[in-house]
Amino acid sequence: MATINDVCKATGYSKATVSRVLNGTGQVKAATRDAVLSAMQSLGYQPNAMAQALATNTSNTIGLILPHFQSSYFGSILHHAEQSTQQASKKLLVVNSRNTASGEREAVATLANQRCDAILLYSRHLSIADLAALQQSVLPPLIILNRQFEDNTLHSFGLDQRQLAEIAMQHLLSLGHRHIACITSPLASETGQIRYAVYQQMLEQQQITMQPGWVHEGTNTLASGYQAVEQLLSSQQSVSAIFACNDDMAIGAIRALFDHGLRVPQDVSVMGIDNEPAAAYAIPSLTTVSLPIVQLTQDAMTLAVSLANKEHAQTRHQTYSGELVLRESTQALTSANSSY
Amino acid sequence: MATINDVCKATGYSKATVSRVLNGTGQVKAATRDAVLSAMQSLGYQPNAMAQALATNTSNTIGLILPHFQSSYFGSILHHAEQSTQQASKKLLVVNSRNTASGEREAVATLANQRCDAILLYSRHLSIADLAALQQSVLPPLIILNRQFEDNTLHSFGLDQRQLAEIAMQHLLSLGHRHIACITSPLASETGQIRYAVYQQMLEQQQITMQPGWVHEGTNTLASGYQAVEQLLSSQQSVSAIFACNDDMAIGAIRALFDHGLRVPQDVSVMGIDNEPAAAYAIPSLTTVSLPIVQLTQDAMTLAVSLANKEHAQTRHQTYSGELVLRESTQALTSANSSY
DNA sequence: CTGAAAGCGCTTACAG
DNA sequence: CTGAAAGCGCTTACAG
Repeated sequence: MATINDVCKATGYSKATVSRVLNGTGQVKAATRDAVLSAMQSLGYQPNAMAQALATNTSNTIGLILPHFQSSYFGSILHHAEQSTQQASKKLLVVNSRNTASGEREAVATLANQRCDAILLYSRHLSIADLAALQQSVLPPLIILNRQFEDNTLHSFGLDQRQLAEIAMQHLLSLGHRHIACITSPLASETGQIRYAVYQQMLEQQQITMQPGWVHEGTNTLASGYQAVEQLLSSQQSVSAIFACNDDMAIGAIRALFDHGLRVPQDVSVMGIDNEPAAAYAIPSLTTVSLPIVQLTQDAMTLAVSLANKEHAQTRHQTYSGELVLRESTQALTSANSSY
Repeated sequence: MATINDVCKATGYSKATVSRVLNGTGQVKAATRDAVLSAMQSLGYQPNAMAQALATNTSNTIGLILPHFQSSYFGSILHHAEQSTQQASKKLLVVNSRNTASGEREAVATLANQRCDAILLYSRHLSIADLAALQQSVLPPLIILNRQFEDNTLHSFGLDQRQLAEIAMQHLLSLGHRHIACITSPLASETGQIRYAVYQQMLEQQQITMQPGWVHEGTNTLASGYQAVEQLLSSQQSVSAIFACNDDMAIGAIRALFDHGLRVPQDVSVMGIDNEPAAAYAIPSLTTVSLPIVQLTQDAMTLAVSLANKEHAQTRHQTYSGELVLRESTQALTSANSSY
């Protein structure tokens, strides 16, 4: 590919002035700019981003670390992150943390070596102390997604996990349900722990004694929701409602109930969290909690871009809350299903 | 961050030998390697990937261009592409083409400027001639996804779109259906055109006269499948089966039928293409065509990695076919629904 | 086994 | 308004 030297030879100008027209910086006579531009054009010259990065110490690149890419949830984050990046004329570097602590660490190191100007880390496995230490060892500013904490070296954008779970449980309780099963998100994650803790606490508040067999740990997948219900049913426990900690598990659960001849919501109410697109089209459609994930992503990216542009920003910690989305999969407890 | 010069100062060795231990190249005395290594360790030294790229003219980076990131289909491609990249100790650069021709072009330019060692382009909008021209203007080898053609400057990995659509239509026809609606993928794309053409041709072969109102163009989304059925129903056309050109539209269609009091498959059979995870858990579960997208992605990435490693490879053109996945949403035509 | 030097393709003070 | 020169952080023949 053509380099800046080729443009110099073609025009007779020095690298300095070619660089100036390339970047629109400094003073350049109109005539020479035109000459340079047309030479670039005809040579098909494109500046080498690596060389620019090395010279300027900015790569115009933003890193994004996600546990994986296989859900509409992460698809949405990815989509909006990419949009924001493109609007800011930067590039998005995407790395997968394989949903492990070491993966999160390695991914940060990788992106730091690529000299990303800012790194968004969707973290599930590192402690706040780990994250703070990681930021010390690494130049680009870290923006932590999916966590809530206070720390003045790190930025964070997270969902109010307590509130999300409370909305869901509150809805089920307000419908009169007392025998409520829970299909949890992985309990190794903070998200999983908080949602489950809220489930327990709200049952306690209502003086409801949680029965063994009500709780099944899932993996946020359709299949794990399905399996959880099969276990629930085989445990002979009777519940009138199921709180699935995400939509995919809720949809898997509904299918399992269906396969066992149980109707949703007439026999069992089911609710999820996420409000993924499929929730509205499922049969029955899924009552759930919608997450402002688009807003969260955009806000985090706005910060990432200004950090990348070296606009000094104070550490920010932002928390978002969700909203109940009422649909068909839940209904008030009736004598018909109170036996469950 | 620490640079190679810091390591030199700490150890007293030159950049050349530090570089040698870093890359494990050339001869280095064990003692000096240990010294260098421990200095790197204590300094937290990490080589600057930009500088390495500039010096070696390889970025260890593979580019991936997708129309968007919001579907399990692209999520799966992304996931497996990232896996392969990580296994090869390279980095994945992801760019969105915004599902437009200019977006595809710009994305390639962007990734070429980043000096990606190979670029995977999921292309829907550029002609083969355009693609070949693009390859001429750009250094890194292009691997085209989602297209079938012969060209000795370009590699390609694509699905046999004819075969996919044929399997689907064949299934419906073999069940005795003759009044079959089609919800197409966007007809601006080659995929959309081929699937629709197969639909028409197979009806013709059976001497079935396609009725106006049977065909509705969708956008591959749940919502567009839903709308298509509403239009179909309002057109007063009677069909006993619907061929939706992807699973999301099929699921949207089923929901619309449900909302209008029509049962699937008793009143109308519905089938899709993709075999996305949700298809197995939908109620009714969805008959569809599974795509070997994992295999395709892995094969394409294997090629990308060897091209990135400068292992000269002949241009490859690979085509993959799908398989029928029988589930609940289709059944044989009966007297009960022959009136539709 | 090790080092000095040139080079990768840019940018950016500094002079003029 | 323009150019010469140094520098960004590496690698890689070439000597020794």
